[in-house]
Amino acid sequence: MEDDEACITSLSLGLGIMGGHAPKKENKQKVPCLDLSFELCPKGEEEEEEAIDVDQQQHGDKAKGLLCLKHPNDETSPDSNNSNNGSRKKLKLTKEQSATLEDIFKLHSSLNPAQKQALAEQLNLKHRQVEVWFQNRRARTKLKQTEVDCEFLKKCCEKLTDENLRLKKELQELRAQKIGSTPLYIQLSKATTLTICSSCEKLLKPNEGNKGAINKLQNSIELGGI
DNA sequence: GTCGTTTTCTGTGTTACTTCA
DNA sequence: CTTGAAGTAACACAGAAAACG
Repeated sequence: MEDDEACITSLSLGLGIMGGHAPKKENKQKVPCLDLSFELCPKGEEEEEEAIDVDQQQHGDKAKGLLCLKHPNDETSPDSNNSNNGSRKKLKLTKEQSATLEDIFKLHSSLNPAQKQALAEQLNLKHRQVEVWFQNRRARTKLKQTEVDCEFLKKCCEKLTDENLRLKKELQELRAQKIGSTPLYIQLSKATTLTICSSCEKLLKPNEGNKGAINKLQNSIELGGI
């Protein structure tokens, strides 16, 4: 299947026509429908040479032995990278390749096979490499979002704990006061931040709806409650 | 239309490699 | 020079969904 798609050449790229992640049905289409709506870097020999040069510059002497000297887009088996002694060879993407992938990811976090193939050709990468890159990128995004969510919930939790502590203290203070000297409802009317829990009664904003609550309390006191 | 099988794609977890402090 | 942490490419596997007979 990949081979079929690899034959699709001279495709113009355009993003956005299909409006996001194409339905899976279209993945199976043999029609070369590409919706990458922006020009990727111009394709040609110059680019190939440049990519290799940048790669070599980036890696320096250290990476000499690790660089895949074969063209990355060379159609070999997916396992060709770790064919030597079972060790996995890792190709560092060039800045240009990474930037292009990032740009596209910002627009669409998933690509259909034709898009992947076209992008792979543009970047001189294998279809599989583009696929893996998007997989990993999605995973990283999700991980970061989880961290952000976790941090947010942590702060919420701290806030609620503080609020709970404050309310407990307030309750303790109120209980400590002599109920006999002043009617409780008057004391309560002075408790500016008193709110009524939604499970007990309607939620009342501080200073705003205490009347109702106070009336209710007063009634219950008069009826022999508290 | 339903069912079982196959194919394809994606998410998740892990490993191996690179870079940098 | 060595080492550990962080980042990430590559991989394996499981599950979901679509395709097919």
